[in-house]
Amino acid sequence: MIRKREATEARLIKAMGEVLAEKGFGGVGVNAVARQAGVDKVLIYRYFDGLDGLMTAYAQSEEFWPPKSEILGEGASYEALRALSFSKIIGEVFRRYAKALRSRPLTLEIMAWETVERNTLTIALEKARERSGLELMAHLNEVNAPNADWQAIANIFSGAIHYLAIRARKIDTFTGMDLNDELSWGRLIDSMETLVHGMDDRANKDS
Amino acid sequence: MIRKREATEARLIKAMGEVLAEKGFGGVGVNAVARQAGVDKVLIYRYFDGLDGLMTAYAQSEEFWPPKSEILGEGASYEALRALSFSKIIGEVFRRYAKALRSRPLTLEIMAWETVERNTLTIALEKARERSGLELMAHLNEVNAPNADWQAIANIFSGAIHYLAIRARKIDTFTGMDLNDELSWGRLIDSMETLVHGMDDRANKDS
DNA sequence: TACAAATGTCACCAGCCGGTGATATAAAGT
DNA sequence: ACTTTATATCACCGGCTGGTGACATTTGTA
Repeated sequence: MIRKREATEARLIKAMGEVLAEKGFGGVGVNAVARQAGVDKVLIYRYFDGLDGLMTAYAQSEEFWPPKSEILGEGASYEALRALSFSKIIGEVFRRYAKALRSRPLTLEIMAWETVERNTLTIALEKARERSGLELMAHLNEVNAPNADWQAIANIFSGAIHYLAIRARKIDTFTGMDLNDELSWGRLIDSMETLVHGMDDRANKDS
Repeated sequence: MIRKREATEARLIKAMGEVLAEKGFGGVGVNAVARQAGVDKVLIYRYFDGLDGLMTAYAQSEEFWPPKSEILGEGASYEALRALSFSKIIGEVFRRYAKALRSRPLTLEIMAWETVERNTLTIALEKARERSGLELMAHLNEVNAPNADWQAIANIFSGAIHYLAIRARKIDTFTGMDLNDELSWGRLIDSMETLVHGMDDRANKDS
């Protein structure tokens, strides 16, 4: 038996993620996590001052939210994006955003629980999301945006992506569309691009 | 003590709604509901064959989903809607849709749980929603719709409304917008209308 | 009136849950 | 080598959960 606090803490944090992935948020508790870690639950209190502390530690140990570079690219890739027309930029950004979320099942799990429960973990994700979202908005304002309520539009698009991505975990179909079919997501993002493209025309006409 | 099965069943069904409203979905259980009804929990098993049966009965006793008339109007009101331009119709329909949902806290509660748990109640709501959604889509196809993937667009808009309405119950702000401010919802719906309006122009240009 | 069926109460079960105190054991300092 | 301290285990608590069998009381019927 290795008696090393660091190692035990790591096992607990790791177990936290495993329980979360296997049982979902509802299955997370002192008993379950300790059992998964093969460690006594009392250590959760001693080392992390309870489940909330463990959640905080877990939240900091993982990259739940996609980094800016995953959405906007970096360096030459970022320049290439900026060179596109506005509607193409929007399409590309939300395409990557949807892909980034859908490839993070744990993030989706937490996002789903964000709507029914506020706790350390959901709040940690929420903060990161809000920061990242505002940052992204700032970049969108930099590019040549037609005159429109872009905050509202971005919230419509990202709200839709959040909802449909979260929902797809449990239910395949939404008003006739198969949310677990890659084709559907292509149609969704294409439609976002088309919607914004129409506004491009309006902006040109106004000028 | 009144010994009337019908009355007791009614008390249990009523209690189900009360617990749901007060404690949320997580607080629903045989013990809690029976306690709320002031009745022994064994009657839930005897009369409803368990919690699922009680949920089914409850689902049938309530109108969780807005009736078609609340979204489209009826009679003269419906004709007035159809007389509008396409983008105005879209705006009006989704404006009413958002209002209908936001005025049904219990429906929002169940919708939130739909994303984390599948059970009798969430499935009942889900079925009603899918049916109603397809029906609405059929009406949208009847009016003069520009050439576009309207199924995808409608799903984007309703998905966004679902997410933001659900989310607003627990968290005020989403990427800088206050979701419990009526003004924000005005901006959101207006933006939907504007987005579609742009497509109108495109359709006109194409013709 | 006598009896059976329906209705409702109560007591109890095993199994979880979060949380705590006492105790054993290994590691580190003297 | 001896003591102190950190680390980990264990046993237990009260309270809740879903679920069941035995019992009491009322109602309807023969």
